[in-house]
Amino acid sequence: MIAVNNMNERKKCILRAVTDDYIDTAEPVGSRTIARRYKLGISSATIRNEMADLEESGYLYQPHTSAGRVPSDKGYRYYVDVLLDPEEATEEDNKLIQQILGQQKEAMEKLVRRATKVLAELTDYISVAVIPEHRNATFRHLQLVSLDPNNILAVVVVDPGIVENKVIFTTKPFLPAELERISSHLNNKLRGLKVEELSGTILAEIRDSSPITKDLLECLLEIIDESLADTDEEKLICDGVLHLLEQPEFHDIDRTKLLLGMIEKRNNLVNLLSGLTYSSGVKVSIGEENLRPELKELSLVTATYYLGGQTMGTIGVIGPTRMSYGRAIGLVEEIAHALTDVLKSY
Amino acid sequence: MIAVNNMNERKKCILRAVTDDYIDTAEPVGSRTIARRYKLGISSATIRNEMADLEESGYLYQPHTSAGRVPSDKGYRYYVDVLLDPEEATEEDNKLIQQILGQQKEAMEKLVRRATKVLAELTDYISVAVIPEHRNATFRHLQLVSLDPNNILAVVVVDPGIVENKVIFTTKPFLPAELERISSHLNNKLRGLKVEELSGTILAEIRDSSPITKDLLECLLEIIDESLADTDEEKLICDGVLHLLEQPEFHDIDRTKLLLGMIEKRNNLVNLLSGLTYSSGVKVSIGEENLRPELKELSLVTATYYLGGQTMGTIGVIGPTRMSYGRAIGLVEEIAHALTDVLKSY
DNA sequence: GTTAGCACTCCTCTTTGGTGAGTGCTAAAA
DNA sequence: TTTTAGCACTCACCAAAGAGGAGTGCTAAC
Repeated sequence: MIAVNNMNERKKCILRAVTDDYIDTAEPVGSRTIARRYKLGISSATIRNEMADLEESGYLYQPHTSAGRVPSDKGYRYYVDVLLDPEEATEEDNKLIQQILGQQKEAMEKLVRRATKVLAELTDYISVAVIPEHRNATFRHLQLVSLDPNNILAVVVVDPGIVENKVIFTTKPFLPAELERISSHLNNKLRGLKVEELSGTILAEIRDSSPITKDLLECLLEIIDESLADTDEEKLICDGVLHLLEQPEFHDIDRTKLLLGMIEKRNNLVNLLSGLTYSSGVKVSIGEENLRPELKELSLVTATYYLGGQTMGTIGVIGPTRMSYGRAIGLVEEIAHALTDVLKSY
Repeated sequence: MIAVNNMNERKKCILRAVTDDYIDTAEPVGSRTIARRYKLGISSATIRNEMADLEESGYLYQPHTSAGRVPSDKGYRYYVDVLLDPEEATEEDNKLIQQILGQQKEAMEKLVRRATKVLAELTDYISVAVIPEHRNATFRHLQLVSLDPNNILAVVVVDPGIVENKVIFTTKPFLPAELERISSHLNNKLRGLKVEELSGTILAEIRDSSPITKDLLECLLEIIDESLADTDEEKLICDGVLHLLEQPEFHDIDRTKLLLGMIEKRNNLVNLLSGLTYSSGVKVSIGEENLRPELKELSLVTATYYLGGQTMGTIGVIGPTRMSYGRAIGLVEEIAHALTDVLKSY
């Protein structure tokens, strides 16, 4: 009780043992269990005393008086920051990841979708990802396809293989050839611009100088802008919900509902993950550290993936606070790397 | 016990009352409840006798000896086929549907996505939809966009606003102008063809007669073919899962898991719904009538939507067998109509 | 044919007591 | 001073038992 940091080696061992065991069994861990299962060379009584200290310092708590101990969020935090020896993804996992991601090239979104699926399968938790904000992207190509005289399909391609499309209805019919001309005109003007630069001035300039019908132009510009800004909905990818329901903490229906609600609503989660996009390395946030109430009893392990030095998006897993952090961190790190790798060739 | 069809008016009334009440309360319905709540002018004893008959004929059953009655699948079937007075979607619902679907034009998929969302919200059940098989579609346009010298983004547009895209990696660099030429060449050859006609012969012909590098051509054809066949995954749209969890029958976690499993796996559900695509009108399948075991205790109400007389896809709801069939049928019908309507202008 | 009455069934909810895992405290041993 | 054995105590968990109640089937009267 003298030291400021009252963590000695033995306490660390015990905290590690309790956490490991609880992660494994989901049952409160008693002193006898520790003494028996982890050969620390001390008796259960000693462990009991140490555990009482650990509880007083807030690393452990008892669900009720005569139960074993469970790590608190603070305990998990200490475990992750100090006690955990980082567990790299196994050779086998890596091979699977490489294989699935390297399979074939395709637009960004599907790639991330596949990554999310693998991650969910390997971790047995929910895996989520956000795909890049379009605002960071560069305008690449606009294609106008005539569906019939009054309907035009506009396909907009921006930098790393993102494709958006929308049907435009015009009262004034256009011939395919005209559309061709308009497309190429706009393409020349816009190609290579950052989407966020597609602001008033440039658009106005085009509007004034161009031989395009006002109506249609307005419409097109609106689409280019709006369809790129698009709703958040599109940007969240999620897989493996079923896994989490296998966990004993989700035998409680209300908790399940809360979680599914969050996933179905999407925007909250998107905002949260987008907010994490600019931190580097693997980020772990545990239980109460999460601001959103739906996540108060869950943990998030996330990492960022890049394209050409620029952050693209976030990918990670959501699991119970009783998460297998070592493995989760290793895998999230690996998948973010793999994703970044694949994207390099884009 | 003389009549072949032993359903008299009174029995019908009672079956309707039991079903209505059970749909409402999710509790087995007793004879006294019927007597009290539905003024049929007969005593509970009489109702009891009738209910015993109805049970013997298989329309009702008792969960246990001293409980009230619950409709069997056969009971629901009779209820839907005979007793239900079709309940049209209310003016208010219609307005909402029109408003949401009419909002703005865009590619098919997003439109159906919105329809599914509305349907889920109005019914409070799970809403699902499949979007059209690409195989029925007509090839419309191919666009090759150069991302960098070695990567080409191929965007394929088929008939009713479906867009597929894929990145092609080539060892041999192409200039944008070359791609332009290739695109237009292929477009001329392929435009207007049914996707299912894009088979060996035509492709072979193109291959022989064209001035395009073999490598790239192979790759392109493969993409046109494969990306249109694509995985089933893309085709299922689903919304409102949360609603169903509010239903008392889903307080049982295992059932919830079964359901979510089916939705997450997708293909089974897709196959099922695709199989329904060619029946006309609103189709109701109840409990055991469904072949998939995950749906044995659920009901499906589906309808088809059309484009130009051709069936496009299926949309509907999944709910407990204790579903509010009247409302569900009305709404599914309405949304399929609305969808067909909006698509008319495509 | 209908209804009142009644015995009977069986689910549901609550209570009770036993069991066991785990604790904290104390005093003895190291 | 630290560690350990011993012991009384706590409390969740479970099974058994009992009360209550909703609903039934059957019988006999209307």
